[in-house]
Amino acid sequence: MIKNSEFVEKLRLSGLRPTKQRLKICDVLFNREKTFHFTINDLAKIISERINEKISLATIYNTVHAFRNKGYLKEISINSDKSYFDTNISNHHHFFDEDTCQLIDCDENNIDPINIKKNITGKKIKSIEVLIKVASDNQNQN
Amino acid sequence: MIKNSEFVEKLRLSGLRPTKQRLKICDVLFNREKTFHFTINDLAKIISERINEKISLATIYNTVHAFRNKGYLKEISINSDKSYFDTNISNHHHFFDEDTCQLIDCDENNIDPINIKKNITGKKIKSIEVLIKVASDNQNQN
DNA sequence: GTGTGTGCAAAAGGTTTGCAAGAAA
DNA sequence: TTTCTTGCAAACCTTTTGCACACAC
Repeated sequence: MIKNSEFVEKLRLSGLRPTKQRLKICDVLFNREKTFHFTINDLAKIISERINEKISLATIYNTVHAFRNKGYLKEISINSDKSYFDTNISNHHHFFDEDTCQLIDCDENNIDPINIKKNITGKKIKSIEVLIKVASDNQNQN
Repeated sequence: MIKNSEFVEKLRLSGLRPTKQRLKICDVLFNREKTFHFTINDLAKIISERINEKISLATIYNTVHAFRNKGYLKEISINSDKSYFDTNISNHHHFFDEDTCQLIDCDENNIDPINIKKNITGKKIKSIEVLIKVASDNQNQN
C-alpha cells in the first residue's frame, strides 16, 4: 500500500503538480500487487466505478501521457485501434491474448535476450519489444 | 513484373473475385522489387496518383483486409494511430524509425530466432513479432 | 498573482457500416 | 439471377484541441 504522500513527492520530483486527479490516478494505477495493463478506456471505467467525483477524459489522457513521458508507464506496441499501457516499466516482453485482447507480461527467464547484430546507420536503438500473439487452438480466421 | 492473369488466378484460388479494383491494388502492392510497408492512407495516395479512376476508400480497406486474411499481407504491431501493413509475409521482424514513422525489414540473419520457453496454458502461439524502435541520437522527448 | 492543470465540448483522424447500385459468376 | 463487390455517406471510436475556469505554488 503506497501512501498518498509518496505519490505527492514522486510527482513533485518530476515537475508535476500533485493535483487531486493525478493522485487518484496514481492510486488506481500503482496501488496494486500485480502490474496492470490497460487502455485509457479501461482506466476511465475503473476510476468512475471507484470514486464519486468523475475525472474528465481529457485529464486522464493528459495524465497517462505525462506519466508515460516521465517513465512511470510504458506504452506497448500492438496494432489495435487503442493504445495499451503497462505499469511494469522494466525491460520485458508480452503475450497478447487475441481471444480476450489482454496483455500478459512475459517472464524475463522465459525468453533469451534479443541481440541485434546490425543497427540502422545513424540511428540509436530506443527499445526492443517482443509481442507473442496467442489464441485458443480452435480458432479459425477469415 | 507479375502479369495480370497471375493475379486473376491467385484471387480466384482464394475465393476472391478478380475485380478491376482488386487487380489494380494487386499491381500497386505486389509489382515491386522490394517489399512494401504502408498504411491505408499511403496506399490510397499511391493509387490515386497512378490511375485515372479512383478507388473508394471503403474498397481499399475491404481489399487490404481481405488480402491480410488470406495471408497475402501482414499487419505489423505498432502502437500508432494507424495500421501498418507489409507485403513481406515471411517470418521476419522490423525496425521502426520514429523520426520518419517508417518500417524497415530486419534481416533474418540480424537477429537470432526467438525461443519462448513457456507458453500460456491452453493457448497456441500465433506469431512472434519483434519491433526495434530507433531514432536519431539527438532526440529529446518529454 | 502567475503559471499549470482541469473539464467540457467540439473537432480531428482512422476505420467501419448500411445500403443501393453495379459487376462477376 | 444470384451472389459478391463497390462506392458513398454517415456513423463510430479513440484521441486531440481550444478555451474558460480552477487550483497549486
